[in-house]
Amino acid sequence: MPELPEVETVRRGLDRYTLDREITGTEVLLPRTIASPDTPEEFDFGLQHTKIQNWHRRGKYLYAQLVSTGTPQAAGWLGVHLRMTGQLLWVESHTEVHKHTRVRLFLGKWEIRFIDQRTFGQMWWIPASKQPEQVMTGMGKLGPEPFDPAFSVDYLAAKLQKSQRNIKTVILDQTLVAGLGNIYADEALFLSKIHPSTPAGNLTKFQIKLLRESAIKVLETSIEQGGTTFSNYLNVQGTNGNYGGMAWVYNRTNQPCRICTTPIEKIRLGGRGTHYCPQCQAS
DNA sequence: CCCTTACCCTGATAGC
DNA sequence: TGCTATCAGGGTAAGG
Repeated sequence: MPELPEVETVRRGLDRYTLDREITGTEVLLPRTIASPDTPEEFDFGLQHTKIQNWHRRGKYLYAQLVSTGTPQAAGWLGVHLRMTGQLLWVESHTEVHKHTRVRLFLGKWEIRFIDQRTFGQMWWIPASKQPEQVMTGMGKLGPEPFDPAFSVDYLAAKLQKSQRNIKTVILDQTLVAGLGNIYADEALFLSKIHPSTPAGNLTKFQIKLLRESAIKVLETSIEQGGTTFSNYLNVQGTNGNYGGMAWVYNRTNQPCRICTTPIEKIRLGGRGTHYCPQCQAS
């Protein structure tokens, strides 16, 4: 499940390989992957004879600024969300086409290939007359980036104070802070020694400060590792990251806690599997 | 407004 | 061996 570190790793790869090359054509193998415009034909028409200037990430969304080839004219935006199982690979076009391939963007003899087993992933083409968040509406509702000064202790405390929901569910809410998913939510709570069932409003200022710092730290660590090893996450070169082997609790049910050797427990919160150490995260 | 639940989907795995 | 049930969860929409 690509979260902020995985999406950031993909963004860096795309920035390295895909810029300033003409998009010569597209092939949409699964039309419902294209969230906008309405048809693959319009998507193709929008992208043809453009080139990517740069890639941006906001939360778990990726979007690229496009310009027309030949002229410096703005040509809109390309947006991508990987959701659960999406992969963006930079491959030569003769590479065998995997059966879960949903969209191909041809850039000369290379291509950006969107592969997505469970088909929740989406792509958008947005005309230059609009801002990306007008069309990728979820992006407009995101809370601050975790690394942004706006994600301050005071901001977080004010938000948490108002809620009696369990803290695990709350920090997964992308309108609170953008980019945490199930893996790093569990990891951040472990590093903070906070039980995932704790009502958000019950946390002390000290715990909130620690939670904020832990979230930032675990995301930074994972970015350094090139993202996780879990799920079918791959970077643009088709390899996965190293974070999974370092995980404190995620996907470690019944395995010994790396701090106290107590078996890691798994419960269900907000419909999501939640891993924690009952000893280290007692309160 | 706040919160919970269902849904989209495919493949891996568990249990009989 | 093969069948069925369950689980994985990001984001969004519907419902209480």
